Amino acid sequence: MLALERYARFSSEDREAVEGLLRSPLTRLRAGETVIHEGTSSPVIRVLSSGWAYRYKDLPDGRRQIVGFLLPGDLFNLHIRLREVDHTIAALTPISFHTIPLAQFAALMERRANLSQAALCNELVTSAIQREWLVSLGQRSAFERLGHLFMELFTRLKLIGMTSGNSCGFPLTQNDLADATGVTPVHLNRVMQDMRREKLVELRCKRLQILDEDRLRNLAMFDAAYLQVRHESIEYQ
Amino acid sequence: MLALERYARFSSEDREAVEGLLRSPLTRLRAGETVIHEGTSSPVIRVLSSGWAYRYKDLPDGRRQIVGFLLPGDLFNLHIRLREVDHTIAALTPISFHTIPLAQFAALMERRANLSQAALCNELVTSAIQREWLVSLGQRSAFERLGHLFMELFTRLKLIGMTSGNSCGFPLTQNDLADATGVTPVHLNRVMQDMRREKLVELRCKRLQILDEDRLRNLAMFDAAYLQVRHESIEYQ
DNA sequence: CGTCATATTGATCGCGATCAAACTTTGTGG
DNA sequence: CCACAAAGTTTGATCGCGATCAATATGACG
Repeated sequence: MLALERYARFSSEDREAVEGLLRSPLTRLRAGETVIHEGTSSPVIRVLSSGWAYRYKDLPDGRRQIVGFLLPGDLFNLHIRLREVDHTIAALTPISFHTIPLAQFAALMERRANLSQAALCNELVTSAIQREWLVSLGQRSAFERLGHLFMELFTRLKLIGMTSGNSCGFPLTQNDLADATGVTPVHLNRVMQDMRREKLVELRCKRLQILDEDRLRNLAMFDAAYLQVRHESIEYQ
Repeated sequence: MLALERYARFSSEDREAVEGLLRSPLTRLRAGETVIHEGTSSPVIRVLSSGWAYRYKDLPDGRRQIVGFLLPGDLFNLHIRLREVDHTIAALTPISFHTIPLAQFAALMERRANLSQAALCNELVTSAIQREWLVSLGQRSAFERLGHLFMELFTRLKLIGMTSGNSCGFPLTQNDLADATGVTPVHLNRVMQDMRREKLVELRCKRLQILDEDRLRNLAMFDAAYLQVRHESIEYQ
């Protein structure tokens, strides 16, 4: 299922067109491999089919900032007409993704305005997620940042049916979490232990368990509205 | 001039269509007034015609994080189909903006795919700016963050012809700069003094002067590529 | 069973927060 | 044009979150 379908009511023709896109060839990468590198460009757009990926930017001195995570169904590389991408995208787990030639995508957008608007919405939600990260990095404590990130990812996973009960697969290492929240791995480890001690979350064997969702939501000041979740679709499903 | 024109080569029909949009009524607001508030929505898109505006998010405890600045020509509120906006937009100076009914805009996008892609590009650049802010807030020191912000704004102003030599009008207070860079006003003031002492920039009477652009660019690790500037257009103009 | 990534612990340091108070500029109404 | 208020800037003293440095577990995996 494509994330696009969340942002527009699709006609059967729309859906057919989208399914046409997903018949495009599937590329597989191993964990750690790079999909597209900062400073390059290629005339394609991509849809993550399985696995987790992440976007990051490198600094001259070797540090890096992770600027977002991609989950199955997410559309990315909508870099139509931009000279080059400003960040790198790499696989966190083994992944597979569809690659759709830009020309084909553009032609489709032209015929089906509905899809075009859905693509724009996809970008708008990505943008909204980044703004929430800005609030985290600018104003929240390390504890709150981490809690917020857990809530974001858990909520997004729930939306695509990749949770079971209060837990979900979770491939991020403490190092990854540190690079995403802008703290050092050492400090992240300590914050992680606080959360465990507080019985808020449990993270082991690549599996995340949210032990007290309500309290975590409050502590992290998390409100799912920016993810454009309908309340029904998140509460029960 | 609309920012859109930077992202696509417009045919004369395209340009005509855009100019049609700009004949829509102009709204004026005084400094400090709010354009649209977080949590609300309205079926229009807007184009800033004059003045500076900014996007911010409030926290429950009264703090705020500024997540971006809007300059003349910038398109915003592309919240087609999104339930509600996730942040507030307010005027920093007296501003005027065009308000285009969503239906009219959508119809135009449908007829002129070129414009539709340019609108998407506009969103992509906004998004790229936010990612650069994420790097600042996550990895850079207060000094580097401020330097980077100065470079971003100066470069964007240069693009729209709002600089003269090495200086530009600059309405942000130290308080605004603090809320954008995620430091306290007190600390921002001290960083500001360092920059002055280092003869990098001078900021007084709402006017910013970049005294040593090369050194500032290096210290702040600024590379204008993410703004999609053509090198010619920024070097000489 | 050795190697390499990941997680953990302890000790110390420093950037930027916080608190509190003056000072300076800008704006407004009498 | 001055008096006063309000906004913005500056200074000083102290505190603490998270960085840094350094070592030690604990796995995962060929």
